[in-house]
Amino acid sequence: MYICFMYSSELIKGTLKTIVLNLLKDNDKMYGYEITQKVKEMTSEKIQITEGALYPTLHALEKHGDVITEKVYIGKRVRKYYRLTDQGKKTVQERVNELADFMNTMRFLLDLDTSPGNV
Amino acid sequence: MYICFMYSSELIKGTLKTIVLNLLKDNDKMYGYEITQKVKEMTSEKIQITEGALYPTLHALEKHGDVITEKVYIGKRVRKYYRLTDQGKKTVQERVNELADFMNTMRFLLDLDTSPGNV
DNA sequence: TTTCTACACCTAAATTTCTTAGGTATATAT
DNA sequence: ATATATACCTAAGAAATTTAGGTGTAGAAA
Repeated sequence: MYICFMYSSELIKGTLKTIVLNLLKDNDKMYGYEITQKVKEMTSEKIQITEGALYPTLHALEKHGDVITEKVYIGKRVRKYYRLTDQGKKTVQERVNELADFMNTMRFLLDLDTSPGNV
Repeated sequence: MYICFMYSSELIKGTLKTIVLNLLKDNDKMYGYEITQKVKEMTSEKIQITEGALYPTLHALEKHGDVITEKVYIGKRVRKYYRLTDQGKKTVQERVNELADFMNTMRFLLDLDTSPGNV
């Protein structure tokens, strides 16, 4: 069964940082707009990161030392690329592990283990 | 590998209503304090619902018509039992389905399908 | 008999996180 | 010309939760 609408926003709360960090783990460097498009594409538009949520999050990650930035000019247009620091790579692992563990706990709590592969 | 600390609070955000509703689906009637203890026990203390979060949530569910209440006196002490309404039963299904679908999407997004059973 | 812990309900201010709703500007297609 | 896509950003408000209380009963320990 395919569910083709966005998730209610409450669910996505708390996972944004993890999503962003994990994308950066797999893609070396990315810019903000690219991240929103990539997530939208990978999730069939079920998760759409708003820019109002993304940019403050990216700035917080930079402030925390998990990412560093690099500005690149495409003609006159600016792109700000984000890249994981060594510390950021540790943070990704911690966060992804925690989320994975949390989801296992939730699967148990909600008794969802009967059908794990219904994507 | 066992992880024996509480999840960072951000992760739990947005799942509280679903947890509560699902417990009521399986237990016919429960009171607030009982819910906090049951979740703590079932998750080996990894998820601890605070009362400051729980009671407002229960009141919201009642206001929405998903649960009805019943006061029971144990001696002079009051217990307020919560029970799903018919509408509440529908709400549970919707929310649990959505969360299950969301978790599948997250598993794909974070590439976690390699080890699904490491509880 | 005081005192500590568990039980059992509750609220309210502050915090965090996100949505909504803008603003600025370039590049390209219609 | 105008609309859409690209690309960055901020700030007010909303929503959910944390933190930090308050009230009181019941039972065990000291």
